[in-house]
Amino acid sequence: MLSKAYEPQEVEAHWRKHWEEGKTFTPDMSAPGDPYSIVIPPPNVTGILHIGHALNQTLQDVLCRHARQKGKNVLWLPGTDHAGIATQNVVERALAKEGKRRHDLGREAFIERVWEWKKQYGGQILEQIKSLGASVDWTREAFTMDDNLARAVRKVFVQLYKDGLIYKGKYIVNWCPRCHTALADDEVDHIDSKGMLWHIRYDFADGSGSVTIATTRPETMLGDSAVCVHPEDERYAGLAGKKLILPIANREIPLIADRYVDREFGTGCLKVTPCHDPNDWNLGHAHNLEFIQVIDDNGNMVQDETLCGKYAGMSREECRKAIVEELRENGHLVAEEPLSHSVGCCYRCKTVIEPYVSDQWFVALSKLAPRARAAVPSDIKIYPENWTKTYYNWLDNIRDWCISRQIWWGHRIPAWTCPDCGELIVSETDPTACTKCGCTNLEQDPDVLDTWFSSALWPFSTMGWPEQTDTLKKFYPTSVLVTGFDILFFWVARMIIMGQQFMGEVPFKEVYIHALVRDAQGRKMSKSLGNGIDPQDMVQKYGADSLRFTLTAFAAMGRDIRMSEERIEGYRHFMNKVWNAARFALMNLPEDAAPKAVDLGAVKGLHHQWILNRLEEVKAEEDAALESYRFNDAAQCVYKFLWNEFCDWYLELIKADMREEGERKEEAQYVLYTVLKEILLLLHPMAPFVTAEVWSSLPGNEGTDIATELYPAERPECRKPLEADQMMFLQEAISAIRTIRAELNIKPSYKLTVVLRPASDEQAALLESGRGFFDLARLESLTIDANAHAPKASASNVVRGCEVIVLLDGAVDFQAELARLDKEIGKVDKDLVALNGKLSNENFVMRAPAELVESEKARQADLMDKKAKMQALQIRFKEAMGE
RNA sequence: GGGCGGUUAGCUCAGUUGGUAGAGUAUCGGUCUUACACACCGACUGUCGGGGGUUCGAGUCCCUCACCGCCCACCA
Repeated sequence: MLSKAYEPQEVEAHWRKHWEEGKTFTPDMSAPGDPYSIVIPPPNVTGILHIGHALNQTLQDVLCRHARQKGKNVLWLPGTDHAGIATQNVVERALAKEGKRRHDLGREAFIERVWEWKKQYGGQILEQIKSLGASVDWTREAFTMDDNLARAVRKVFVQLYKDGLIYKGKYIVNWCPRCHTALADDEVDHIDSKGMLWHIRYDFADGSGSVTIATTRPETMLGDSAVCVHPEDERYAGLAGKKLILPIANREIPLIADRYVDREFGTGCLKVTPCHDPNDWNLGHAHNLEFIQVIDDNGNMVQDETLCGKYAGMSREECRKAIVEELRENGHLVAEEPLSHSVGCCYRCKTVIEPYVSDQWFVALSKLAPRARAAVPSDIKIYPENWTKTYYNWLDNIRDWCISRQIWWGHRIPAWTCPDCGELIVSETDPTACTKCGCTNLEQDPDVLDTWFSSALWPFSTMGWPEQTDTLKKFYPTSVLVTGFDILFFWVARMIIMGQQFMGEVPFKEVYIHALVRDAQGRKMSKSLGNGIDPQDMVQKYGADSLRFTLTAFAAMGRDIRMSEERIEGYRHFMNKVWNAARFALMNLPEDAAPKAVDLGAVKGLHHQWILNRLEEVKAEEDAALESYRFNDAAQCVYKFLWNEFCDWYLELIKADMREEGERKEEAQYVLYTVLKEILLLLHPMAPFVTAEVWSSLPGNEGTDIATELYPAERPECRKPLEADQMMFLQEAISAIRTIRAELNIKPSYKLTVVLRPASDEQAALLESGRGFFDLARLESLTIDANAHAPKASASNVVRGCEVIVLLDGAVDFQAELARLDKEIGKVDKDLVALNGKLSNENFVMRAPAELVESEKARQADLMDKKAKMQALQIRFKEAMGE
């Protein structure tokens, strides 16, 4: 017997072990089903599971488990990402505690140290994924630094280089002076901040006056090589070509004109520092200016007094203050005004980015983008569709991708230079000698690749590429990619590009972009805010199924999810409901074997016909919802069916059957058994643990695993909408009695005497056949008779034309009943007014579909009938009061 | 500067071809009815952000305004 309340801990541990050790989710390569595959978006090895991962993985698991139920051959491939900068930072921090820096260890020892760290802590996030019940194939677990993935990286790099799609060059890049590396454009966060705009006067060399420039970065003026104005700016007409004296540095620089300058901003006069601003870099090339570097890779002014004078060696922040001070003193500072602008920051450490000129490697995304753009939507469908536009927008404005990073942890760039002749060798295998001069002292490029470079290969590198493995043949391209929109650019677009380039085929057929999880106030969850809901805590407290079901139920498309603990708690109630419904079933089913089968298309009980009909509808509904990624609809429809129909009505209705013996009981047992089993199957993708446990405890299921069962097949013979509607009428009548009882404050334990006056002979027959169901309203006696006299002291309502009359004895509050009737008639009136208006509108009657007009007329007739009957009842009630 | 999303019951949100506004939660009243108090029975709650338009009919389609949020972008 199951315990009274559902206790997830032991159940989850048991099934996790069962699934892992039994390799339940390792696909059988020779199985006949159509392949269905997903590669997991690899979390960082440094990461701990946050609620966003939990959502991401839950949705994938729902899809995978559902696909298995539909007979597909499913591979869900797990793994982690080496996360270059992030991981290096973590290990460097650990080293710092020992008072060491990475340079103290040297490159090899440091990398060794990172691997040790990975061995010790890198599995943590995988353990957390396991706790959610993710049905991944653990035998195929991958890591972006695995040998075969490294091989894939090299092959791709070399091939792109040969095709001219990777190139090396000196460029101005986003440099993080703290991480000491270049960053890609999209690794820069633009953070709004309040700064200053300083207006500085530059005098003409010939003493003929001056211009005033405006800048937010006065410290860079030491590297100025021009001042630029718009050629059509009348304020500066005819001045281009004159020389200016750069204050402080006292150098001569030219005044140039370029249409790039915005006349509206500041003074319309721009200082040009080609080495320290990406726009100025372009201007510098266009106008053949001097390139003067005054800031070094640490973000300090260069140690060169001829360039920086007394500012040499100062930090850029100190230098800014000091220069402003000097300008103020010598009268060149014309004005200073506060300015809100956005400042580029390192996405990892938030240090302000320094534009920095250096040798870097680039992928020519501008050449690769058009093909990737064309793949959507013909080869790849994006859900929700709105993201398609964002995807296009990014690809249409793409710039080349800086892929070199000046750190140690990552895939080292397979390029060597010859110290003798300067030859650059790019090769899949380590070269032993220079291909040009034979020199054997080749030096490998010290840089490593951007983490996203290896991630971009993930869908095929994890399947064994460049080998033509069976896995690759069977499971590439994958069926769907499930991810958050935050990495649409970092990752999704680049995977598409690499897939097309190296597999000749897109890496996935569909992309499902899910919401971001936010806290109850709508803020992004983050460590610094301390508002994160830790999925591990939630699993501990409420069980994995509760968390999973909550995430699924709230995963409506295109919306952020606001998560709060109360919601998870709410869905724990649901898991308990499932559990207890099962306990009830077990009490009422044979212990040792499945109940005797009956022909479900021929069951007699109206309640059985109703629930079986509803089951068919729900089966179709959930399937359709999941096929179109409407996770919330799938979860909701099962939730409502189980709780509001199966538990609230059906289980109550069959209690009477279970007290009997023989055919009636057997029929109820078999329908109960069938419906419960199929509900468990419907629920299983979202709540794998509780359903697995209940499933295996059902008679006849010993030793079976719900995870390998098929989706319940359709049962067309059980589609009985007419009978279902009849049953619903009975439920409405019962509810009407319950409402009267509640509103007149009659105790539930008090047994009522009820008279039903049916509107037709058919209704009378139906009520008579369903007489037993009225136990649910707790009755003393039930009279079904169209001609029965309504006792004067009675409360009443009308359901589908049938008068429902509850006898009252003297203890009842007559005023309360009168008020209740008034209210009820009021409601009918309100509906009737709207309806009459509609039907008296000729346009409506003429133009609306005939069906609709008919049904509205029927409703009108029904309401009028109800109103008339209720008024009659009210009049008689008033008479009774008078007596 | 471009692009996207949101504004529906006190709160958090559903609402798939336009056709009687829903759920959970909260609140109120009642119940130990032998699966479940993590429960049961019932009640209450809405000019669907404002304005305009299309339509017989709009939460749903179009326009416009307001406020909130996100993404992208080299305005110093």
